[in-house]
Amino acid sequence: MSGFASAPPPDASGPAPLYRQVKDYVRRSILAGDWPVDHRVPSESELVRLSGASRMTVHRALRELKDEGWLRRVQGQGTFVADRRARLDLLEIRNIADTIRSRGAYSCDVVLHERSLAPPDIVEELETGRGVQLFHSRLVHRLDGAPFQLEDRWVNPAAAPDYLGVDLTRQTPNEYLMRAAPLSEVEHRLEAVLPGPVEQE
Amino acid sequence: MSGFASAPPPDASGPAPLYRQVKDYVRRSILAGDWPVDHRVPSESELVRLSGASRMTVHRALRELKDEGWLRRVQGQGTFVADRRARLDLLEIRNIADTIRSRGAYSCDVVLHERSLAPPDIVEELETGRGVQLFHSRLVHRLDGAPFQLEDRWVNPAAAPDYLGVDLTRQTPNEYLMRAAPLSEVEHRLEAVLPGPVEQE
DNA sequence: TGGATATAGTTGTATATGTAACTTTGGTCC
DNA sequence: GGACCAAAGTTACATATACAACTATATCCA
Repeated sequence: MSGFASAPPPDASGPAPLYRQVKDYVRRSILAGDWPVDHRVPSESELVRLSGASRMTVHRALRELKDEGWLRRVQGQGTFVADRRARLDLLEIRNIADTIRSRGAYSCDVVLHERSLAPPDIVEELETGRGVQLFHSRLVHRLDGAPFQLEDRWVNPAAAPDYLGVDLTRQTPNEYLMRAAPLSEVEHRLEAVLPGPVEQE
Repeated sequence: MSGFASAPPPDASGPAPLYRQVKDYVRRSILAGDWPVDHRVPSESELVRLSGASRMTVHRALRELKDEGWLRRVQGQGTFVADRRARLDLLEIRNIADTIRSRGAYSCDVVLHERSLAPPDIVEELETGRGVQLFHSRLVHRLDGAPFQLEDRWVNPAAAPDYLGVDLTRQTPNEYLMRAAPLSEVEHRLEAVLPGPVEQE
């Protein structure tokens, strides 16, 4: 048994590829609640035994699930179920300005708006070449005067060359970027939702 | 020369992995405008000659670029530069209802709201097992009475079990899904932006 | 006890090789 | 000309095999 290929294929077009079967097995286990967040999933060699596939095939399946946000992998340690709710922020921020504007006194301080060298982790995320200068903007969103959210954004110049010329107090980075860049190549990080150490600056 | 590893590594931590160098080379060529949309990019064997990497490594690079929306690959035919603007719709739709509501007479007809079997291409995209029944909703967005946009949406029941119980005239699918599902496992297709054959129904 | 070292287990990258499936092209035969 | 067939070129999937890098644990030694 082992749960592999458990989804009945009432469809034609042959069986799914092996790496896909492994992916489905892991995803099912997560969606079904069998493996909660931070649960350690079977290692590659264990999945090799369970599925009968080769390690390369299992590795591909796990790597793709990691890229898609299902798993978190640490070299030398193992593979764990990721917390997908964290990723929601990436989309949620899109509406924040719109939503807030309609129901309160929204304001926005531009703390930074410059060209600078990004820290390694950002470079890694953006997958741009290292040593490339990026545009960096930092905004503090305020609701009725109180700091509400801090937004740190790194933008690839290749995607939006005139980002530095934008007046961010009149136009949210999102609003501009969605117009200028055909998506991707922009990536941002949420740093804080509640004030605290932010107010010190 | 050949453009590989052209980005100077003023960073420490050693050189980037080979598959990454190939990815960067292709992406640079696209971003620089050297390869326009629908341009045919070098085949795997050509890139093997150019880069010196093995075919498996080149294949991985191209496959990931395809997954990320940079390339379009057709078996037996070749690899082409994809039109990334099309993907913008996936995010744009999120704001449509919000935007329209504030500046016109927005209304919305629920044409379909049922459980049914999805066509193969949808299943492929959602990566759910075949033969699984999905929730299907079809909405016609109207502005001042005139049909404005048609939205076809397929939802994985595992991600949002009570999708069928939602009153879509009061709550946009997006609004509900963003609350119910931690992203992904929902995917939609835009079918038409202007009326035409849509009005016939 | 404390520290250094060895070992096992894990993920990451890279290659060589083979098979399958699909598309296009060219040629052959009728 | 048209139909069929063969071949070349392409992407897709899968395996076996290394080696590298990192982590945690166990062991040995002073």
